[in-house]
Amino acid sequence: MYEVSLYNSLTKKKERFVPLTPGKIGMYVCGVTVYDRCHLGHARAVVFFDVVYRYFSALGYEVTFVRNFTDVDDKIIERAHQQNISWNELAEKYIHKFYEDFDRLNVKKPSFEPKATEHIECIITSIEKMIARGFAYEKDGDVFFSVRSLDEYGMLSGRTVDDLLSGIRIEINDKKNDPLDFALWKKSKLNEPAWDSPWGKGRPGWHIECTAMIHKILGDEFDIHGGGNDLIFPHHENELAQARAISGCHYARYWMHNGLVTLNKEKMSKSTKNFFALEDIYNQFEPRYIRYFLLTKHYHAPLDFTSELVGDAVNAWKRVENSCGIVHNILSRNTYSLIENINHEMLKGFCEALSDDFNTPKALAILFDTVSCMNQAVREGKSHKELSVLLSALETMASILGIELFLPEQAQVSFSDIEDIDEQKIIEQGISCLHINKFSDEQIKLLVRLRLLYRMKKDFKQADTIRDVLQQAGYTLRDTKNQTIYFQL
RNA sequence: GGCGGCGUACCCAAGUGGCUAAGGGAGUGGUCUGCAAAACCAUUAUUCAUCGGUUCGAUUCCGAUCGCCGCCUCCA
Repeated sequence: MYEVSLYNSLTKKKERFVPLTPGKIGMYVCGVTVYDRCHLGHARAVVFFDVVYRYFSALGYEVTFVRNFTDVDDKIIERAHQQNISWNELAEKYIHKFYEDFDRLNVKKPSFEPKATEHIECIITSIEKMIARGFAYEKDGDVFFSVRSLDEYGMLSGRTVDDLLSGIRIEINDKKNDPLDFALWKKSKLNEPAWDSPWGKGRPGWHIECTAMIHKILGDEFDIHGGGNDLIFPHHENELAQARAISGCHYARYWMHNGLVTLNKEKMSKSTKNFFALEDIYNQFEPRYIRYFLLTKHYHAPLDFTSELVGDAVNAWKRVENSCGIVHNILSRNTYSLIENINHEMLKGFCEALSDDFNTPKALAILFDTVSCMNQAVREGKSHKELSVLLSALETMASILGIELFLPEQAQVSFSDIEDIDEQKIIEQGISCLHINKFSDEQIKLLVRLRLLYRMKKDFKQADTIRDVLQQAGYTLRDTKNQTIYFQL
């Protein structure tokens, strides 16, 4: 098994990854607050941790992967009010949208997808423990966490309480003992979602849901906690503080934070309206190209989005698809099947790259080397066995990264296929369907044959006309010496 | 102001205390082809923001400077 190293945001160092229980991994990634459509920034986090999940699974780990939905908070309430629907209707709507968007990005379903509202009981128990241990206090139906009560507060984000205080922009809330204290439980106002609690009707604060759900599903100490680096403070800092306050546990052993997606070098963010919704991007680019694009830069660094850059990504991934398509076409005659557990040098290099703190750009470079290698093998007319091995290695890499390979059904017609047929009949039939708007498979085949006939007779003008017609209809034609391969894109 | 990150070719992007500084896109020239497409070959950084220091040797380590970005309010 490969030894994996990870950059740990807690220690600010790259460390060898050793799971708490050999062979098993507990991983929690902060999901989204469901009050709007998801944008490319969300996609980066979701896709990246999907790769982490896939890779660890491919290495043979039994991964318990948890990704939550925050389905109750101020913004949901506010938005629902504007749209004149109930807050839970709004949340459901965007949860549904989330699945729609991320299914298209080929994101696997985690082991658990808890919702805040389904864990009110353990949230309340957690808050009670914090109060009992002197880390939290109740004021008029609200409960706050007292940051000064925890010595190590700030250890994740690398700040002290005094640092934070000097740059404070939090609005003054006179219920709080200290301006930095944060809400664990919010007293609900009229017409707001509310649950019974020892402190009256209310709802959970933002940070506590994660702490409580992690405690319930993964236990006090677990392996990996992930999310966007904008969550380091205050969200993850506060989660960690709560966990320590509840049980004094270590909580997450490794914290992984992905860099943000930028638009014109500025953070993509819903609140600043500086974003592209996924479903809008999908109108311009196929989702698999977006997924490829998201993995072209190391997860730790910011990733700038422009149409030009995604356009480059499209061309790059098409190169892979082209090559795989050609090899599939060669091998399908011998019914190609993926070689499982393949042990290829290239795949080894690929895994080493991913094992080194998920260096996806390096892994992709190796994937492209494999493509070159495979193209070379095709050119040199290498054996089907050799091609199968390369193709299997390539498909394994693509599947670990979760980037789909779109391989159109290819068909071919050779000179020998049309040698003994009735020329006149083909010409008549072919010309008669030349002006149809939508072709049937039979008609396409007929036209390809007709064109080949013209090619054979060196009537290239006619041949080119037919190619133009077919191209218009969405078919790509590739000629070789004595045949034509065609497929629909 | 505090904390953190980044600056590598035309663009994107890995990487390393010394061997030809990966890979992709774009461009150019060539091979193949009737053409096209795809593919292949060659080519595009004597140099890694700038200036110092450590070192036999630094793009890589240290320091300073400049520039860009993130967090310190909700955020993936």
